[in-house]
Amino acid sequence: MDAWTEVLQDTGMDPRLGRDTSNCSIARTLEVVGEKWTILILREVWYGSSRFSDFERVLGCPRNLLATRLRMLVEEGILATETYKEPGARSRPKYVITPKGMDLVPAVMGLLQWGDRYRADPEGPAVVARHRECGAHVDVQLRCESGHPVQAKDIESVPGPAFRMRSAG
Amino acid sequence: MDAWTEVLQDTGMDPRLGRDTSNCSIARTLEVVGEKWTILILREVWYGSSRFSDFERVLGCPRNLLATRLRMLVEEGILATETYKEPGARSRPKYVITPKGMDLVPAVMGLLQWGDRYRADPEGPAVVARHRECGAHVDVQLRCESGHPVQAKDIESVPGPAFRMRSAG
DNA sequence: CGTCTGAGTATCTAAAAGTAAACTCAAGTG
DNA sequence: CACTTGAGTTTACTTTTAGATACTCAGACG
Repeated sequence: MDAWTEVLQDTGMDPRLGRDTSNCSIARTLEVVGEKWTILILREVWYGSSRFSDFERVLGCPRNLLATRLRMLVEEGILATETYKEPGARSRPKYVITPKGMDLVPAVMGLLQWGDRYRADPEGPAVVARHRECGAHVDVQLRCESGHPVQAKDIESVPGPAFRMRSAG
Repeated sequence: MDAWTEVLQDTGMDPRLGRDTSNCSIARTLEVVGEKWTILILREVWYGSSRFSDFERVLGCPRNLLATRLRMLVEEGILATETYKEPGARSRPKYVITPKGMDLVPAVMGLLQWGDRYRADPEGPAVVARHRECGAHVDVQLRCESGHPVQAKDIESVPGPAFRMRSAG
């Protein structure tokens, strides 16, 4: 009997299929970064872009969507606005990443890593991430609390504290 | 002078903004898993669902989209079909994850982890990942090749072997 | 005071997603 | 041999996103 079957063994219902899926951190994260362009905007921020025109130019994304996405990322606290001033021009806003935005790096590095492995350009990656201190390549890894590297196949998902079943209907 | 500025110092053009973005592993991964429902389907596979009706029921996703997404995931080699047979019923297809699909776990765990941190249900997560062997909680971490834990802010992105500028136009 | 520029809005069209229900198909059952 | 079931497909309609262009707005400059 697995961890799921233990949960509600009294009902005949499989808890995986009858569970309430409204409390899901994956779905909630996707509400914030799951729209088209959002993750690519963050990519450009990490690569060094900060101005509206930078994003527009390098992404080729429609201006109205860009404005909407940037506004949302600021509202969510993933980006913040500062001002910059080119000599002879007036002050204009620019976008910088916040610590909350930095915490999305592992997720996006995960996407990057998968693409590097399975859909790479024959010449290799166009951009690589490296550790500022030692210059070594950086990647994402699964680790358990005790610090051991873990392979995806050795992970099991189990009901957490907020697990609940869907109400009948 | 940073690693970007070194690349094409002869032109006055900022290589971040003039670069060719068509070779991007993040964008390519999003082509496969960036559509609505796709990542949520994978979530359900990890939680133990495998049948068409399982996904339909637990996700509440339209059948036509579900069929389209499943077909694409199989074409991409992220899921594979096997057959199952309930007693007294004929054989039917089910969907199982492949090693290539397993390699998406770090990316999705990254999303999960961010959601757990910033958009958590007050009661906590509904589902948690744990190491099958030791039972400890599993998370994703950034590490450099030398094995040291790395913080997102200590990473820099630098041009890789396939870096190139957009052709003028 | 007219012009230029970066940072947006506004508006309109096109594509994709959501919703709902009917239809197909093949094997197993009464 | 009609009936059921899981796994889809097809069709029809609505709503939501995406994309392309045109327009606005606030200084700085001449």
